[in-house]
Amino acid sequence: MAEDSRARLDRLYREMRQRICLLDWPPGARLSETELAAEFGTSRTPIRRALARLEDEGLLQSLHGVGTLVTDVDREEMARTYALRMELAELVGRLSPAPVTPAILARLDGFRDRAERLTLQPDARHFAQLNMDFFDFGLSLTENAALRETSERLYYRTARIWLQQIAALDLAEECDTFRAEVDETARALRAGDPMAAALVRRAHISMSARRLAPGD
Amino acid sequence: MAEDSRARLDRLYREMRQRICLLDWPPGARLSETELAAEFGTSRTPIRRALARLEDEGLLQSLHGVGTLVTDVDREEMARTYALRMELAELVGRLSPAPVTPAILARLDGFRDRAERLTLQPDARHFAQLNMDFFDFGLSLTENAALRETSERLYYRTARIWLQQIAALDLAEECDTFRAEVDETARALRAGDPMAAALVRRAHISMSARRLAPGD
DNA sequence: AACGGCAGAGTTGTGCACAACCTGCGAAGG
DNA sequence: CCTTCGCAGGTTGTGCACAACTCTGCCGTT
Repeated sequence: MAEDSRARLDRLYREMRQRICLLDWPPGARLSETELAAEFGTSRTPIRRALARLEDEGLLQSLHGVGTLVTDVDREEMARTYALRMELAELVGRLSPAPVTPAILARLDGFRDRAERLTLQPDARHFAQLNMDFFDFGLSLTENAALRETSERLYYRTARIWLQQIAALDLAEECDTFRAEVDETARALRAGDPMAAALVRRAHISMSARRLAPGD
Repeated sequence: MAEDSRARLDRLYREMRQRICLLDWPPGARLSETELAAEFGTSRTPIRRALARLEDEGLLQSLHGVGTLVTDVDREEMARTYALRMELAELVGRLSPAPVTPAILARLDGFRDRAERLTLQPDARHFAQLNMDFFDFGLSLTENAALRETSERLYYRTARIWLQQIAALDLAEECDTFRAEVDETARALRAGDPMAAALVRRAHISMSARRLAPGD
């Protein structure tokens, strides 16, 4: 059975979003629809469909006659987006929190393992990837679809600035902080307290914003 | 000077969104890209670009070989979206509230006039239009762009259910309630208290949700 | 030397033809 | 009468050619 066109769109979209957020395509990079079409083995049409979504979400900007550019995120936009993300993180605990199942606790164990390994061998890119995966996990803690979509959109909107500024941060300390967040989240959820887990998340988003934009 | 392609996309997008939310295209309606292209005087390509955005926002669904269908909103999704919208309305007052300028108060006077006229001659469609305009006005009360975009997205996602259920509501009472909201908002903003205006908004979204989904 | 303009290459936007697909109808066969 | 098959019509998805546009580098002029 051939791949559904909707599934292919989703695959292209996620792949490109990943490349943007992992800085394979850094802010300012110029993409070529023709080259992308060649790389993904299709014509420009499906590529343009995926690029359109990324443009609507603010990760790309297409300029006629120039090219498709990866956008940058300025400090002010970042600060405001983080302020909103903090509130949304808390809402994950307050609106339709999902029941804590054994499957969720098992996934948490997986994250604890990965976080542990990361502290032993810090690596910025692996951290960024782990952070994304942990974010996706966090979305499963609410049954409110609108809240999930909104949080996801905002997260990926600013996800890349961490990697952009990693040189100015202490990677080992970042890894430690992340492991602490996973541990605290596990503690809260094992206690059957999703609201506490949400507050842990909010606290870490807040601290992350301060580390990324000192002085604001 | 000819129209920019970005401006045309925006025009098409808003026009179609309007038609969906005013039930010119009711849920389940089947659109034809060819017909739309003929009506708007272009080829299918720009039409498809606008339809793609509407599909990504959940207002449309394209099915290969079938057509492009206007989606419906079920009770559960509505309830959760409203719950989130209530919280976001409050955040408009808490995160980066915009300074209350004379221009804002002047716009409010305009809304009071329109609301007054509406109570004298109730009309569902005019009300829906006025409600949208007042919503857009409310967005100008925060300087947080992420919050604005998110609120807008969620609003238009469920805006049409009011018109869908108007037969089961008391139109005159709805108009009265709306006029009261405008008056209360004006009172709060004239007092220089954006947070109070935000709480008024939250209260009215809450009451609206109850009227639309009694028993939840 | 500085400036203007022109041509060329490269990019995104648009239009069109066709492929892939779904639905409904009608006729043939049970 | 009921079922099933096939076909015709219409729809969205894809590919391709060209239009519209931008940038760069070069050349001629001042």
